[in-house]
Amino acid sequence: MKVLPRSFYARNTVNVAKDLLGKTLIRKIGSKIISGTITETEAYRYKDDPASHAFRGLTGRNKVMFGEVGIAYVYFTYGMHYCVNAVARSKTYDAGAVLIRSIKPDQGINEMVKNRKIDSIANLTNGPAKLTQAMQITKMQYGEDLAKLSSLFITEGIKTRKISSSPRIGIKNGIDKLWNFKIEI
DNA sequence: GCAGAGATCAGCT
DNA sequence: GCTGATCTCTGCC
Repeated sequence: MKVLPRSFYARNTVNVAKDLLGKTLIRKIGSKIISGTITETEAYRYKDDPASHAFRGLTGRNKVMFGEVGIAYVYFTYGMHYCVNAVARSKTYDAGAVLIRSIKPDQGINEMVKNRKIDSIANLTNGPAKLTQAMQITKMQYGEDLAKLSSLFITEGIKTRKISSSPRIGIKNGIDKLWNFKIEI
């Protein structure tokens, strides 16, 4: 499997969100490998997107959204959950990222069950904070390079068939934009 | 099967 | 202080 090059992320955030579907997210912990196929994403842009963390400008938390593309933006929310994004934008924007909302477990399922402390495979990684817990993604992975063989990266995956788009989940502003994308596997 | 509370951090209207 | 790109547990129908 080839790691997706940085140029993949240097395009319109919305297109990158669509194209990340079916790709493989890989977490390396020592010699252990945990991986899954990306099945749901959301695009978050900049000044044209009131739902984006970057909308109100740069803060300590979101600063990687303004930095190099292909980098992991991990943020802590609701006092107990981590969510993971891939920084992606075209040249016309100063910030942008793609939230990974859901994956289909592939390698290391036993490890994920242990991390999540549940036995239901269906609920293992079907939510943004669930998959970070299953893959042990924390602020340690903040700023990790997804375009290199690192502790967290993304490779080519399966071919996608039909992509469906909907309003994004859990936001109040920007619900007119259909920037939530998913596929059936 | 579904509604509501609780957990408790970073960044504000 | 309050609100949120969330999840889990509880209690009720």
